[in-house]
Amino acid sequence: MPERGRPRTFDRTAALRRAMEVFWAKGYEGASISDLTAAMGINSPSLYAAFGSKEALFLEATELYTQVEGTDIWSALEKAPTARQAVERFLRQTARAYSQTGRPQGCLIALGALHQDSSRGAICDDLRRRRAENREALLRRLERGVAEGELPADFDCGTAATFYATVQHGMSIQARDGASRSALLETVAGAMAAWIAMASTGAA
Amino acid sequence: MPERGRPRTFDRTAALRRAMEVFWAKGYEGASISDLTAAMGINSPSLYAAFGSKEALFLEATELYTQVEGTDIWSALEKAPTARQAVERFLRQTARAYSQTGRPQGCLIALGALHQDSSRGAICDDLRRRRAENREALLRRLERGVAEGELPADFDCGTAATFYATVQHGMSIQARDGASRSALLETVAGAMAAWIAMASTGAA
DNA sequence: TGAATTATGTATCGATCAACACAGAAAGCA
DNA sequence: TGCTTTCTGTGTTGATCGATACATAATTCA
Repeated sequence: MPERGRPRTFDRTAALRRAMEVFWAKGYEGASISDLTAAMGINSPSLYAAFGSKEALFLEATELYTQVEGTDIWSALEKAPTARQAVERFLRQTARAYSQTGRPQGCLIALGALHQDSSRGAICDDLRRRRAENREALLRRLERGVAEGELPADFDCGTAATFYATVQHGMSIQARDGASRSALLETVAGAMAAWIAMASTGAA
Repeated sequence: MPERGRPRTFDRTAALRRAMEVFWAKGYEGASISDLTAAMGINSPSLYAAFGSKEALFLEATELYTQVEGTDIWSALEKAPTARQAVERFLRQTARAYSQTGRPQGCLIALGALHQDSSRGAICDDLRRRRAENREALLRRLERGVAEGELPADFDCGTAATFYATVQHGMSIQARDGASRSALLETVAGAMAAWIAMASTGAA
């Protein structure tokens, strides 16, 4: 199926990946069109022709981020044989991902646009929705643990899901502060220490 | 000691407090001079005459924030009779402070400037330093718990301090997402569940 | 080959950014 | 009463923001 008109001279997906990295490092409003076009290797008219607007580009970038960077973390959650291992691997993968060198530290979804503004309501809403989905995924895995008898029937899955999702968010700020992998794993150790008490008595 | 020249027609401290609230809600780069002067009820030359620059104003605002908003949280840490109660009250005060209505949600120190940039290195450094001080205060209180015999000698104060500081940071993002007080207290419950395991076996 | 279509590069749009020039106003000091 | 000092309001600065106009280049379709 050949395309009409002059073909694009850059790789759209590669350019999107570069844009994702800029947004990841600088946040939505901290990333200017100049920053983006410089990293993408194109001029601004090409950016607008290919992606529509800065906002639309950001939404595509977060989707790419979710697929590319989130896979390891969330597959760990699904594939682990027990809920406890699922949560632990989820957090350990997070620690690993947030402390990789040569890339921005912390999570684009968590840090990309925290300050709501009339001009970026859609951006904040999108990220909020994705953060809520993270908690939902945790919640589903915990409820599975209850259904399978691994966890007591009175285990408070909602509290635990909120807690572990919040810990992960905190790890993004910790990573932005330059925390080493071992420092992030300290947080993981603390969070997993909570598991014992939560699983044995029901939450808190 | 009377001042020379025309006296200021606005209350400098009150104006600073307004500026603090704007920075708190919008972050450093999200708060424009127009936003600030509108909230402070002054024109920009008065702002620059009284505070020097946007950056200097922000640094004063964070200092005011630390003194005004941080007092309850950190006095809870110092005054509680046991380390455990200290940490729990610290987190519960955090949940309370982060979910008060009629004010920005979450913490100015945690959320004010997460994306480093050449133009705001001093801002990021200042906030990072204050976040590090939070962890240090937690660490000192925990070490006191060990010294007083409340906690076992092999209790890993560093790990626990990192963990609880990170939980608090996560609560800022949770609060920004509109979490209710009870949702924040779920996170507190999870974090305190970790205490039992950490204090009984040494950290994780 | 020529018309239609799409992408690219240059150059720029109006808006807004942080910051300030300037003149007049309001105080203390002589 | 001047004189000095400091603050206030109007207006504006150059830079940068996100987003486009426009002409040209490169492709498909007829």
